[in-house]
Amino acid sequence: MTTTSISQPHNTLYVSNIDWKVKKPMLKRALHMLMTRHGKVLEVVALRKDGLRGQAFVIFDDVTSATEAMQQENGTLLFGKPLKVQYALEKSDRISKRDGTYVPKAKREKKTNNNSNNNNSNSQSETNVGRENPSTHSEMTATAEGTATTENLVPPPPPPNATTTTTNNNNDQPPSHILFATDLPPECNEMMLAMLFRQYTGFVEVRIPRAGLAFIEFDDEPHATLALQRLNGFQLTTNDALKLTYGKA
DNA sequence: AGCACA
Repeated sequence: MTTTSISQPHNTLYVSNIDWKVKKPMLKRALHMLMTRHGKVLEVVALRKDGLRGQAFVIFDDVTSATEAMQQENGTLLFGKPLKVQYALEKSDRISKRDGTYVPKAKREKKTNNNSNNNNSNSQSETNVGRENPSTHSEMTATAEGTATTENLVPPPPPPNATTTTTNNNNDQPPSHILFATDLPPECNEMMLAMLFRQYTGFVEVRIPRAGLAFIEFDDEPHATLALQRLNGFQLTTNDALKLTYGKA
């Protein structure tokens, strides 16, 4: 009789334990960037109201993607803190409207214990994966160690001919003033990327919410586009080339 | 810890 009411699968994930210092637009972009690798993200909702700080709702197009994202991203680091990812309790308005079951907020009932038996297919209740153990080397102050690649960053690379044929992940975002970098080598920090991107007009800032991922902000889309065309595919190390895509504005 | 969307 395990009456532990674990929330049942939803399109929407409830993400908590987020660093409350992170500003809301940045947080939404970072979450979108993380989650879109597991499937199509319809929307990221974050509130700054009291009691809702450090939390967000990530709405997926389908439940399968949400489930995968939950299993993969629960416990992973974002802005230095391990994320807590679980299903949301309630269906998002975004989804209800798609289903045609949307009820305005005023008419909402409180939770009725009327759980009609939803026999979930609990055939394989996998215990947590636990494979991803974020080791304690997450200190970002690793500049003391030989970052010999810094020297390589200074000369601007020649523009590659192959512009758009580069790896578009599943990132179908339209052009925006935000660029995303994925699969960065772990030793790549914000300073290195800033050094690389500040050569281009309109550069604002670079943030690395998690090792390997960064977003680079420009003042407008054309400037971001130029930097993307010039720097996409740039050889960061002998093994790693810079992978750039557009981020959600 | 904590479950919103106007």
